[in-house]
Amino acid sequence: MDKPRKKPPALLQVSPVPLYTQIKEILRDRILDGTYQAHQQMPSESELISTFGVSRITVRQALGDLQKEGLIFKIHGKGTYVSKPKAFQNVAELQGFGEAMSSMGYETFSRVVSLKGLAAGAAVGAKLGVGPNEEVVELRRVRYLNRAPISFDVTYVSKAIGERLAKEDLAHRDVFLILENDYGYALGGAELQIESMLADEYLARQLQVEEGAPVLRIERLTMTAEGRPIDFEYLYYRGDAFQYRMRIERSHV
Amino acid sequence: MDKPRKKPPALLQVSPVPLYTQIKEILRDRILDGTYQAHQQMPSESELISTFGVSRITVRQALGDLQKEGLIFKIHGKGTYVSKPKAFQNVAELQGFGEAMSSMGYETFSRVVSLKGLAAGAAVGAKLGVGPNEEVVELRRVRYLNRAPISFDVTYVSKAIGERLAKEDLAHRDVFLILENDYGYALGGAELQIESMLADEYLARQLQVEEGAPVLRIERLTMTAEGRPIDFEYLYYRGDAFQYRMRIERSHV
DNA sequence: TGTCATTACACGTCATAACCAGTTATGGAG
DNA sequence: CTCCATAACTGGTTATGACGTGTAATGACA
Repeated sequence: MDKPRKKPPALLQVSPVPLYTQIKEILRDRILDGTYQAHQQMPSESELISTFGVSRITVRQALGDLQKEGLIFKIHGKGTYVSKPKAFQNVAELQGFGEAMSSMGYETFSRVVSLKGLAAGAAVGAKLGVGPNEEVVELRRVRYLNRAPISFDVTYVSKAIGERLAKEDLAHRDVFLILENDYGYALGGAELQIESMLADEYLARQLQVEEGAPVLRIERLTMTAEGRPIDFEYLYYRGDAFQYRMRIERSHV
Repeated sequence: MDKPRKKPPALLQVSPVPLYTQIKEILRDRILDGTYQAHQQMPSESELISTFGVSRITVRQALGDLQKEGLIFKIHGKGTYVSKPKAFQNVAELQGFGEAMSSMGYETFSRVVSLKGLAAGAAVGAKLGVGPNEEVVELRRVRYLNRAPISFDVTYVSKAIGERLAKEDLAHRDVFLILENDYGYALGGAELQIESMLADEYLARQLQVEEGAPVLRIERLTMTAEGRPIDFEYLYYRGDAFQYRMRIERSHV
């Protein structure tokens, strides 16, 4: 033993998973499987302290996280409650199209219309934080849901990323997931603009709708966890076949 | 002194405002006025402990809140950093139309088209959690931005709330703010569905656009903090004059 | 010079211990 | 029986103290 270990691993915690996370998972399971139901319930903090044998700060961290996820809510002098359904529970989060659809059980794939390098231009350059003459990569895709075209996406990324993306299976994999899992970028958040417009001739052909059909146009600038813009997209959804759903919270600050 | 006070009010805290909130505000100000800048900076936790003379848990609560607001982010072994711009910093929150617009410096008012009681019907009843034959109150308004019509709203609330709303100044006040400030409801969150459609004859007349013009159609079910539905709306925005903007976060659970 | 252990410092996790502030039930005073 | 003070809950806030892990600069050793 030339290297004496200072601290033997503690109590019940062998894995590097924080205690509050473990407790959070247990409680989440109990909520989802109905142990703690509907609109009331949930043991008090002191009860949880006893049953899990942890300190209050740990219990509160677990409960706080669950509250942030929207699974529970607290009322001061009364207690902690399970919040109702779960249908749209966490949909105000940034997801790729495929992610969102597959989690709803839909079958999707994309057809790459084009992928080429070009000058960013003023609008795209400003979003991605590069000069208008700097080269970026533009990716045009049609997204299919159950074999019917549902959206036309134009994606802009930096030249470096774009050249890597060119080698990927873009027909079946989300760009988001490639960026995260394969390239190791931590995605942070996104800024969206949503508006309604009419399909022009080009868009109508891509989406197989009539010219003048209603289209949901979304501009989305996705950023890394550090706040650097990494992906800028124009998304055109068929108005007759797609609804953008989300759940947002009222801030009480 | 028939009632001996156990504990004299502590240190610098006279108001009922939590310490961590005070510290959060101070730090927020320093971020916004540029004391802590751009992409680096931010004193470490121990520095903040000394300068403010509080415990670490208090500092961490303040920093954690700021992180949730998106103003800062932390990197484990390195430190806490100010996240870049702020343009849309907190726009993924539930706001009334007037709230959102006035915070951007626009002048708005609403014209009440009608306000009447009627049977909920299947769709609205399901949303509000009442029977289809139960009476609810329907409020139709046209929202004006700088004296131009920009949206047509149809709002459904319970009979009780609707009858109170009938007495309010709906032309200049948001229903949200009335519910919160005057009636004491704590609003929790909302579920939205956004889609694109074409203006029919009625809608075109209300919004003063051509029939067949693009319209952003939003269904919004607002709930109290306890999760009870309280307000269900159909919002029709002029596609040529309105963009729905928001910022969403990627969940890393 | 390059590798590696040391070290200092950052944020992350957890325990113990109070007291504060709403909520509700209880029991005595009127 | 009503009213109200109190007690016994609940979650909210804060302090102190400790140890964990990740990051980065430093200096010794090879």
